[in-house]
Amino acid sequence: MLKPNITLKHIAKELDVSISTVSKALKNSEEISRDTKEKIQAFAKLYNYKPNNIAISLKNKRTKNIGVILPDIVHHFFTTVVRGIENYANAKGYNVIVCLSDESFDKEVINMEMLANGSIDGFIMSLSAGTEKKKDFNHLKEVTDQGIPIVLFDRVTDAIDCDKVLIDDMQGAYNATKKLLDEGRRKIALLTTEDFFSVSRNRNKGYEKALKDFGLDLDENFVLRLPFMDIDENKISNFLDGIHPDAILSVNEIFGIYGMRVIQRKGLRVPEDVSIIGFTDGLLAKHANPSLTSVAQHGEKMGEIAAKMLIERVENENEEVGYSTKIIEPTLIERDSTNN
Amino acid sequence: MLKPNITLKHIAKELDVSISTVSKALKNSEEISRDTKEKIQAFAKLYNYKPNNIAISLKNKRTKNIGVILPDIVHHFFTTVVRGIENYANAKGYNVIVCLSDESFDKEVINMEMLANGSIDGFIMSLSAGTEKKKDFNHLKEVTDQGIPIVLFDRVTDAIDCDKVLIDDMQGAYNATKKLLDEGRRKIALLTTEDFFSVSRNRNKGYEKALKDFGLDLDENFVLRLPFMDIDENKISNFLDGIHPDAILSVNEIFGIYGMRVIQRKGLRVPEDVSIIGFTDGLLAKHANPSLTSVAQHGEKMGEIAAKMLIERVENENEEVGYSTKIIEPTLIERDSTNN
DNA sequence: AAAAACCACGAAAACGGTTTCGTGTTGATA
DNA sequence: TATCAACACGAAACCGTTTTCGTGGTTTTT
Repeated sequence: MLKPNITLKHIAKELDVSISTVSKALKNSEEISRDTKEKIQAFAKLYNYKPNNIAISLKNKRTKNIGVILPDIVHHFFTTVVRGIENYANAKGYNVIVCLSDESFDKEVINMEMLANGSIDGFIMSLSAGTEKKKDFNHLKEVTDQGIPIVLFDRVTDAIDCDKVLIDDMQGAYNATKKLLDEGRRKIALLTTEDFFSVSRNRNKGYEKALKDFGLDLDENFVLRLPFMDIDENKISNFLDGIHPDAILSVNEIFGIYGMRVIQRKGLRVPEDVSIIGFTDGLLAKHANPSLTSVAQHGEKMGEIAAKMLIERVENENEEVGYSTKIIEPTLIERDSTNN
Repeated sequence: MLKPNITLKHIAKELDVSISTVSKALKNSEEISRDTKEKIQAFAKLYNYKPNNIAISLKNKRTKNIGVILPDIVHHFFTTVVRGIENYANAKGYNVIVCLSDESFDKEVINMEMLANGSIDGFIMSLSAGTEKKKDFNHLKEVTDQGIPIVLFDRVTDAIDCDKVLIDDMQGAYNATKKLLDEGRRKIALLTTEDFFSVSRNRNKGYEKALKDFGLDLDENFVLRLPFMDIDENKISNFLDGIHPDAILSVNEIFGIYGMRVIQRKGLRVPEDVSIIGFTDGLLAKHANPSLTSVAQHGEKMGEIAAKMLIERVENENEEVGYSTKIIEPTLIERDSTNN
């Protein structure tokens, strides 16, 4: 029952013509006569001929595969990005090879090396925490030097000259902070990550700028920097006890959820006593109790744009167009953790 | 600055030896003299030679790629499975090509066809809702007929003869129901999906069996079948109003969260008035308020096992070993939505 | 009737490797 | 000195396509 894939050679031999003729006939070339074409096409259909992708890739040095390197796939934001990439890429006939760096510099390097030897036409990636911490981008440099295009999204770096797509993190944080200020909140705590994340830095800036524009100064006591893994609720609790905020801005979803929970444990009400806004409009925010007002990052759109940028560059590698950075405007999704 | 990838041919020409010699030298063949090998290896390292994966794939008809077809990537369970697959596959030098069927039969077929022409060595997949509904598995049959191995996980079918890995859904539901019965609950509602999902059918069976073993009969009024998308809270509310349950078992995570929310809106307490258990130990369950007791499906482990089964089959395609089905035991993660 | 044009197709190179087999050179053996 | 391994390497086929260029045969032109 096992039918090994049929090739041009088989068809050629069976129909007593040359391989070239078969190849041309199947592409409906004008060079081949009506009769021959019909005969070959019928035979191919009958035996369910499908050209071998690998051979084609080798021939035209295009794989129609995109490599996607993500820090983590369990984070909702990244899965939405993958979905966006998939959508666009599949529609264009591209496959998506997903590799996880697990926030590790070394894994990121290994994954890229695995793929950079012909397996893919280009990369879409978001930097791992390890890479952002180490500030070593030689692996990206090597890849671009080989002529393989990269599109960076969300966690990007200025050190690499390539297409980028990101949200205006500063603006998002600014809008969120402003919303809290407009509610009348003045003691706004900021839950953020360690400083090496570019996105967090920008969100911190937006927070600060909103305060400044409102005539308030940044008080470092109102800022808590947490490691991005293994969150310690006690740390948050102690921090909040020290400042008694009337609002919390979190640079991600999970810190926001934790913040809300801690607040509620203290017997305070959300949003009556404390308003809370998080980043990343994921499932947790949507299904929290109360649901969490969030800055949506439009991951799916981001993925689509990244895929579009990459594919266009891949398919027009002859024309030398400059690299561009697309900035997506974040949206504040107002829910029940802030006042109407 | 653009350095096009160096090939065997380049090295051969530069060092004035034949391509074969270079190839052998780089594989440390005994056939080549010490001197020549050292010279060639040094040159290769200097110019950072990396063999072209596509050429190698064409030659040995092995791509070292695995195709993974998922109904959805935004569901936590599937992302954990992907992670498990990635882990194992990468360690074995394989890449993972992820395609999303979006629960659609047609997309599943298209994705498989895209990959089945040489791009991958085998598939790991979970059936889309559309496929389960339609009960049409010809695309799987065609692929296996071509000699491409498939490993099915979670949403499987008896119609295809291949390796499978799944959790004991019936047992999981049985244990969960028993836990509720042991708590003294007698009016246990079941939130389930439409009937075409194999996993739901099995979970329903486990629920029923636990009741039977406890001397209770299945009351269809206590069973609510919801579409897997676009959940209508009112429907749940009306359903619960009609039966006033003292416990709820949900065959997934999201129905459980919704059930809990509706219960709380009615002013009832969880778990004092109503105990709730869901399936899939995801973020929502962990971070719900109260946290949701859940049947863990061990997605990551499932992914690893699936990858292991597939890779072993791919790498030993000569030996004819029979297909096997691995069944993973589910674990009940007790949290705050049930009594102590 | 000879030259030109055209048609329909095949040969072969190319993509970048791997691998089998053959061969010229060297040193040891009889 | 003739014979024979052993050694070190090269030629060529092969994986399955695409594509350029050539060619034999028929038809059209002058």
